[in-house]
Amino acid sequence: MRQTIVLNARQQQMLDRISQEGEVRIADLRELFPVTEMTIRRDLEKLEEAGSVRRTFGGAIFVGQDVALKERTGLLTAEKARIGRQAAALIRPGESVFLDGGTTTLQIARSLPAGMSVTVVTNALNVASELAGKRIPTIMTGGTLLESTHSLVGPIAVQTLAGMAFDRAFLGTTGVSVEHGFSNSNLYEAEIKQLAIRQSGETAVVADHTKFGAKVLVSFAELSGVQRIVTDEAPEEALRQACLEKGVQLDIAD
Amino acid sequence: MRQTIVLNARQQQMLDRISQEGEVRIADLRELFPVTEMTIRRDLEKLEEAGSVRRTFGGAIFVGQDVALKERTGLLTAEKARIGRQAAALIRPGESVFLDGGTTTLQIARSLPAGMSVTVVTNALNVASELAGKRIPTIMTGGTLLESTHSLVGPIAVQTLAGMAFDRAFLGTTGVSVEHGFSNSNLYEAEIKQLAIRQSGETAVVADHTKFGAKVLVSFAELSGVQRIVTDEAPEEALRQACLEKGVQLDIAD
DNA sequence: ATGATAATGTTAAAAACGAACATAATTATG
DNA sequence: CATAATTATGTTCGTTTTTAACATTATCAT
Repeated sequence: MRQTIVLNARQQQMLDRISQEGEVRIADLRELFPVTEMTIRRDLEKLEEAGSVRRTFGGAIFVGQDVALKERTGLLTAEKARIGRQAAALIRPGESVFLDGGTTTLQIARSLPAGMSVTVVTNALNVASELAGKRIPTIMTGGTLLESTHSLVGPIAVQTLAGMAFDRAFLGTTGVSVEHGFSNSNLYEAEIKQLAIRQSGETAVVADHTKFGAKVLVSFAELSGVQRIVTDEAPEEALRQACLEKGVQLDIAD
Repeated sequence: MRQTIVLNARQQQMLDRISQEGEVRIADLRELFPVTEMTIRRDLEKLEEAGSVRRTFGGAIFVGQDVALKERTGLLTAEKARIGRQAAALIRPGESVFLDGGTTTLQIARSLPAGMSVTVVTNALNVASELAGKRIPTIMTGGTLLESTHSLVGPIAVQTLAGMAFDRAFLGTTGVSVEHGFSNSNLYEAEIKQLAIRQSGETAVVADHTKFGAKVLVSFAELSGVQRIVTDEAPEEALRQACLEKGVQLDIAD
């Protein structure tokens, strides 16, 4: 886990300013603060480590709570992108598709070509944001906003979902194991995932290889509960065998 | 209006890659494309003009549809921020509040102190994103995503809203005039605004001074239909008089 | 074909960056 | 309280990246 970075007064002031202006140049900061350019540069470096700011040539821009961006700079991006592309390739024109929250499902949205004739239903803010600019018809479920994942859950989400049917659902997961099936650490998210599976013709779980073998709080489906797993690396023998037996298609993204 | 920037095949490919990876270095691009560093740099410059990319030292990062950033660099930000603060000050702890889409209502969300004990209901993606990091309970209506404003509308939004009641609603508007009342250019958004007024104890319209006198397609309420207008400058005499007569409180942000 | 326009390449100077070390300020410790 | 250790800031300088200016090549319209 990344440790919290503590900011001094000047750095906090800088961050305030950058968040207000959206952008700042080092030259401007030098007039505002009686310190060397080098110190300002070090401050910005620190703010960048904290994830609040991104340095540009000669300055910095605010990224703040931009989840999307943070994810991109996060771990395993390349792998997730590959998984996303592979999963997106499953979608046929005209289909209605459910995408839930998570960094990997976001990559699916990102891989959809602009203007594609599919209808996407999602409970994830970042997925919706991504699709908003792509001329792809998008419907959000509504619901209570979860801070941790920026997804919508709870009774409103359930009610909306219950009235819909999808050709295909793509779900993220925190753990995949033979005994515990697919699991998630949040009960309410798990509820949505279960419902999505029920309302969908075919369900694919997207999961990078680090998820194999992990079990967390709530199991939202058994292995046999979904038709397909899209991942980046083949899992160990036991899991692979279990998938084979239970008729779960394993898609390894190349 | 900013004119559309046309990209050639290579630039489109670059953008695809940057949007997928989130970030790219010029050195990498040079291996991918058989052109000079200078040409790549010019390509990135063009992508930056188009607003899709931000150049960093030695590369570029994807910004894509980052609404937040665009708004900040947009017009009248300072005025809208003032309006937002003034409007946010109306909210009492414990209340349930509806915020609709728009750059000014976003400023209300931005002005709410983190952790405040209010429940916010919104149909706007950017408002929800803003609140997600602030430990403020947030509910989204769900609905069909409108590209133009990143807000949710249509039957799902209507149905969800119909089952709720607010202490307070804050609505953006495109036009305010004596005869046409409050108007909006999108029929579906107007429908949501009307419903929000109906479900809310008190409604405030937030509008900067440039909206005064303007009339656009759909009127979603008469002047007397709301209790309050929060703005940055007093409107002309006729409108001010009409507000006075119809019991609409005029709040000028300082 | 030919001239105009746009795209790309080349070169050199300017700007920004990062590393290394020096110095000042702050904090910990005997 | 003095002094060592740590941290923050300043300075210098070499490296990298960027930009500007001009040269060349490709593309297009006439």
